[in-house]
Amino acid sequence: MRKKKGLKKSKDISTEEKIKQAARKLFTQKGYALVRTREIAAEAGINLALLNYYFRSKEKLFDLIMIENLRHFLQGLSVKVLDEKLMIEEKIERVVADYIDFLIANPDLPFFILNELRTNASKIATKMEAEIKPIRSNLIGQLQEAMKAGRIATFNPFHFMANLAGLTIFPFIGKPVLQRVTHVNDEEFRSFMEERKKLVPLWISAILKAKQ
Amino acid sequence: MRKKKGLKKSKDISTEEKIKQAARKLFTQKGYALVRTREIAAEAGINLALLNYYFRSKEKLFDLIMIENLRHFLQGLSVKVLDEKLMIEEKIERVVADYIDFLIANPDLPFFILNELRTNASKIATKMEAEIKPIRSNLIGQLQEAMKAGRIATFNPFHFMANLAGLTIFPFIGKPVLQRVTHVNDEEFRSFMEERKKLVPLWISAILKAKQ
DNA sequence: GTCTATATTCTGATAGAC
DNA sequence: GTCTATCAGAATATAGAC
Repeated sequence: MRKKKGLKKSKDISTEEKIKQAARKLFTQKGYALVRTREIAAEAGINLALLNYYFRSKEKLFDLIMIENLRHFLQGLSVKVLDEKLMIEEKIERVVADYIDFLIANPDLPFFILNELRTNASKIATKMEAEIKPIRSNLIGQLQEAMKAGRIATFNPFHFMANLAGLTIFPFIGKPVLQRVTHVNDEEFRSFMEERKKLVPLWISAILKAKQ
Repeated sequence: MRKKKGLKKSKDISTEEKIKQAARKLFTQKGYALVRTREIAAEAGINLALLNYYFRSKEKLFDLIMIENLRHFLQGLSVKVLDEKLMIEEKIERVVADYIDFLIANPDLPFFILNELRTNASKIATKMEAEIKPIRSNLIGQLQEAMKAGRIATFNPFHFMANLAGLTIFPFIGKPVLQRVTHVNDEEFRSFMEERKKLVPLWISAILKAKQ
């Protein structure tokens, strides 16, 4: 009978947390517009009324998940980029490898972010910009040093970011199409992503050194 | 008074076509879930009832647009890849340049395809596979020849397709994020995409030649 | 073919008992 | 805190007049 007020045990999570986990799963997979509140309730194993009791509205619940997902998506980057004193080449190696690990564990996040950013737009864009600013400054700054030192040829920040994201993140966004086109199953896909942890930094390096 | 039954003039398009154009615009921009049938009717300048009169349901209308968009998305590829007798290096140059032109004119298409493919999944996936198969075979075949001839080092079909799409298509999918991160306005973005028509083939070539 | 008005279903949110 | 029952509004689809 003390179940209600007992200390939180690892397996006996609170109703609030159950709802949040269900919401995170569904929102991340399908996006805000396609998820029904009744779906979340069912997934959480509770009643629809409880969702509103705890989170007031679908939108407020979503905002919560959105913020968490965004933070999750960005924090993987910031730790490696900002905290370590590494040469840019090594930094790229670590960031790419860590980020592919993160994406293997959270394959739906990039599409989720892009999708909701497209529709919600202004709402959260500013929050993201604040968190990403130091990351960009750090990377670009180090690249400019490398350019002055003559280790890379030319260097355009926009193309660099587009290439890094395109080679690292795109495979996860385009996964459904890529797999069909290339006849690659889930296991092989994962294996290729593991390969890319070493390949992408090589390719980025080759691109930076290529005459433009 | 003969307006109704007159021959179709270029500027006097039929009601059916007006609805289709409005639907294509809205579905492609916002995706199936976020578009309201009333919106389509308003955009087409007609009444809601006419939409159902001509297309029976929102879903049937969407399926029509989806098929057309998919065909549009793929045909740009097939013409260049299949019809011309060019070396693979030149072929890549032309495909990338033409495709970036196409994407500048239809920037929302890739995201639309990926988004609806994720949710609809099985429905249209098979249609896509049939159309894309010869394109892939042709490209991969020529690349294998180049490999045997020693012009490129190693070659993995999956990585190749992922890289080509990642460098060419991803900037359009990630545009909202990329622009914020790199402080690039619409005009500059377009200008960078123009640059990429020449840069991406160079980079793809550098990647193919890089030791792996 | 085109419209207005309405039916029907879906969905987010709340009231109120326990 | 949790549930059942229900409301209010939105969204798709249809009936029926013109």
